[in-house]
This record gives sequence, structure tokens and C-alpha cells, in this order.
Amino acid sequence: MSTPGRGLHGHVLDTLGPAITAGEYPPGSVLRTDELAQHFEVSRSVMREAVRVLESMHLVESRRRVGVTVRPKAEWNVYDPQVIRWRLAGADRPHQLRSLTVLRSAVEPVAAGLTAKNATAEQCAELTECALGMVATSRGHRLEEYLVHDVAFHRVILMASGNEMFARLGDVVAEVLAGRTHHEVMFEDPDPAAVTLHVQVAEAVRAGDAARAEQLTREITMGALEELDILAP
Amino acid sequence: MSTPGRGLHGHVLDTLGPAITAGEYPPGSVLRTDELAQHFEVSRSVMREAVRVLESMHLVESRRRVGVTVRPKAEWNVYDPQVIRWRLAGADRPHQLRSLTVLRSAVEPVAAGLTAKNATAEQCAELTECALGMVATSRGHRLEEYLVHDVAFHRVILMASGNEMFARLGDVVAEVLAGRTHHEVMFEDPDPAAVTLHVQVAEAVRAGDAARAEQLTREITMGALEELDILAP
DNA sequence: CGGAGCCAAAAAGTCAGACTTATATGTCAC
DNA sequence: GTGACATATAAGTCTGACTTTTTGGCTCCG
Repeated sequence: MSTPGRGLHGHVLDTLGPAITAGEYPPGSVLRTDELAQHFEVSRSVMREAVRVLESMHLVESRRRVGVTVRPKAEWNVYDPQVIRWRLAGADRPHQLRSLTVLRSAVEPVAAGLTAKNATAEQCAELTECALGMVATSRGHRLEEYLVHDVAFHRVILMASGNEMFARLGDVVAEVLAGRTHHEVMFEDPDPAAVTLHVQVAEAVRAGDAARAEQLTREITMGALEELDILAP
Repeated sequence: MSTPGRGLHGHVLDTLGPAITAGEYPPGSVLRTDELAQHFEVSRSVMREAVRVLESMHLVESRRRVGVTVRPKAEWNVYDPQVIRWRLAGADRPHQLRSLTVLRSAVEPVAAGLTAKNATAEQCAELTECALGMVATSRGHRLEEYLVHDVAFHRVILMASGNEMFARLGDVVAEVLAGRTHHEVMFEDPDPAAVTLHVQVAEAVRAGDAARAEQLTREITMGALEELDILAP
């Protein structure tokens, strides 16, 4: 999807990373570089590079005379896109999806408020275009097309906010939305109320009404929480 | 501070990472592994490991026959604690501090609301203790002691929310608060109103009043935004 | 019996050198 | 100009030897 097969060490990571994030090695487990290298049939240099990457993600810790120990989940760099992807691909998927949706509910409304204040004319137009695209594809089981517009919409909101931390969550939100469409129960057409809210957000942003954009986006993310049975107040 | 000198490749990262995040190498710059290895007086294996880590942070991209090219800032993994630390230590500090404070303003209120619903008795007690500690040290130029309690307070809020994504922002918030006390203009005692708000948040959490905890925390983070002259609506 | 200190093994860390592979770029014929 | 081909370049890989740190056990002495 993103960066497939960037060398041998990448292949090792594609196997080891998911295994660790899936909890196959409980925290404190000890791996030996040499054994891993043999198991994956790569040289020690390649294996060492892979371990370094896992170490930079705080998934493992490498110490002399002891080996490569798996760190507890609480220490992982859970914002690393690679880690998120691995977890979304594994057994942890439902839990990860919930965590990310809660994060969205915190971030997106504030981002929308900033976007209402900072968006350029082009970004406003793009936003409106996305919203209209959502309307157009919201009926008749055109879920894939709808998803494209939905993802684009939220991406613009996050990018146009002018905050780099928000902007970098675009990929994460895309994964969450895609996950909802593909793996969760969503055979029906999207909720018409949600579609309307997106159109209204686009309007509010165009009008520069930050408070309204924030409130409307809050309603959108609240809907996402309810879909996952995360009780709202 | 966190993991100093974990080998030769760590030393290389401590120099190269800050240099890149500081923008010393403009996007598109090309580095050669061999030259870097010579410059840092390490073997190519060590240099390669360092490059792999930078690559996993999306700071650089390594391609055959081209070299190691620096990626544009927009592609960096800005949530990587190591990257955040490097940027906070360099010229990008003010900008980074603002970005993170805006992120705080989005995340912490929602986290506080969740904490009000999920916190255990112990966590409530800990929170109250932190708030009282802040009150006790809020006068008489005891800024360092105040900071300790302030950091602990926000850490508990984020941890007790029950959301792993929020929990992992504890370190980030700690850096921001420490930065404010140490490097920004803050010779005076903390704002009494802010101190009061913290006490009230602790009360709201204890009472299980999510809406109130959220609103009060929003006021706290609003104050932080105003301190940095980030205009509020 | 218990603690201080020492020893040896284990595993990561480091290095050097040779070789392989992909690929950007230049060259030449058409 | 365009396409095929050759070439140089820099990353990628492998191997083997060596170093360094650290742990766990062992001895020795109190």
C-alpha cells in the first residue's frame, strides 16, 4: 500500500512488526538477533537494521548480554503510522479502531474550527466539492465512491487547519474510515444525517463560522463513536 | 534525558536528527552513506543503522544509485517523541511549541471528560494530591516544584482517560509544560485562576461530572493558548 | 550462613572488505 | 528526436573476525 518491499529488512519488518504488535511475543519476551537472522534467512546486518527500526518504534529494547526484549504495549509509539497499520491489520483491530475514533472525536472538531478561520478559497471550494460528492454517492450502494469523497473531506479539514500535528492525522483518519467501510458492518447506505452534516460543515467553513464548524464536526464524530457503541454522555 | 548513548549509531542520530529537523538540509538534499560514515568516523554498518532509523521516522528516503534524500517536513512523523524532542531542542522550538499547545487544546478536554467517567478511586486521589501540590507551590517563586505537580496532574488526566492514544501524549505535554517554565518568559508565579481551575477539575473528576471536567479543562488549555498569543475565538 | 568481589560466558556491538543489484544518465545508432 | 544499450554509481547484502558490556554464578572470606 504505502512502501512495500523496500529491501530485505523491510520484508523482515513486515513479518516481525505485525507479530509483535499482535501480542504474539508477550512483554518481556527475549529474542536473539542471530536466531532471528537464521529464521528469516537473512544476514545479521539486515537483521540488525530491522531491530533498530523496531527499537525506534519502542516496540523492543536491545541490551547487551540479554538480547532483544519486547516492551509492554504502554511504551509503544502508537502514533507511528507503521505501527497503526500493523495493529489495524491484526487481532488488535477493533480496539485500535476505537482508540483512533476517540482521538478523532477530540481532534477533528478543533481542526474544523481552525479551518474555518484559516482555509483559503481553494480549500473551501475543495471542501464543498467533497461534500457534494458525498451527497451524490450517498444512495445506491456506491460505498466505495462515497468513501473516497469522505476521506478527501476529512483530509482537507485536517490539512487546512494550518496545524502540522492535525495535518499528519489525515492518513490515520483515512485508515479508520476505510476500515469502517471495508471490515465493519456497513452494508447499508451512509446515514443521511451524517451526509447533511458534512455539507453544513463545508458551508460553515466557507462562512468563516469557526464555532459552528466545530460544533457540527463534533456531531459527526459523535456519530462515529455511536456506530462503534462507544457510549456518549 | 531519556535514552542517551545507546551505542554509536545513537550518537550519530543525536547529531544528524537535530540537524535534519532543524532544516539544515533542505528537502531534497542528498546525503551519501559513505561520506556520512567518514564524517562521523563510524563504520558503514553503523551508519546504515542510523539511516534506517531516520527512514522509519520518514525524515529521509534511501534509494539506490541516488543516495539518502531528505524528505519535506510535511512527511515527517511529527508524533515520534524523538522527533519532537529534536525539534524542541532546535530553532523550530517556538513553532513546535505552538503546534503542540493547539494539540493539547483539542485532546486534553476530551481526555478529562473520559477520566471523569473512568478514573479509579486511586487516580482521583492522585489527581487531588497533584492539584493540592500545585496550590501549595503556586506562590513564592517555587516554579520548579510547581512544574512537577503540574506535569503529574496532566499525566494522570491523560493516563486515566483509558485511551492509549491520549495516554501516550503524557510525555509530550510534559515537554511543553517544562518548555514553558524553562525557556519562555515565566518569571512570575503561575496564574491563580489557572491553579483554581486545576483544583476544580480534580473535583469534577471525583464527582464523575464529565461535562464539567471537560469544560474546565478547555478553559485551562485556552489559557495556555493565550499565553502563546494564539488568538482564541 | 551471607555478602563482597571476581571470573567467564553470552549476546549485542563494531569493523573491514568483497561482492551484488538496481537505476539514473549518457551514448550511439537510426 | 527517439529508442536501445552500455556504464558508472551508490545503496544493498553477506561474511567472518574482533570488541565490549553485562549477567549470573562461583569462590573466598568474614
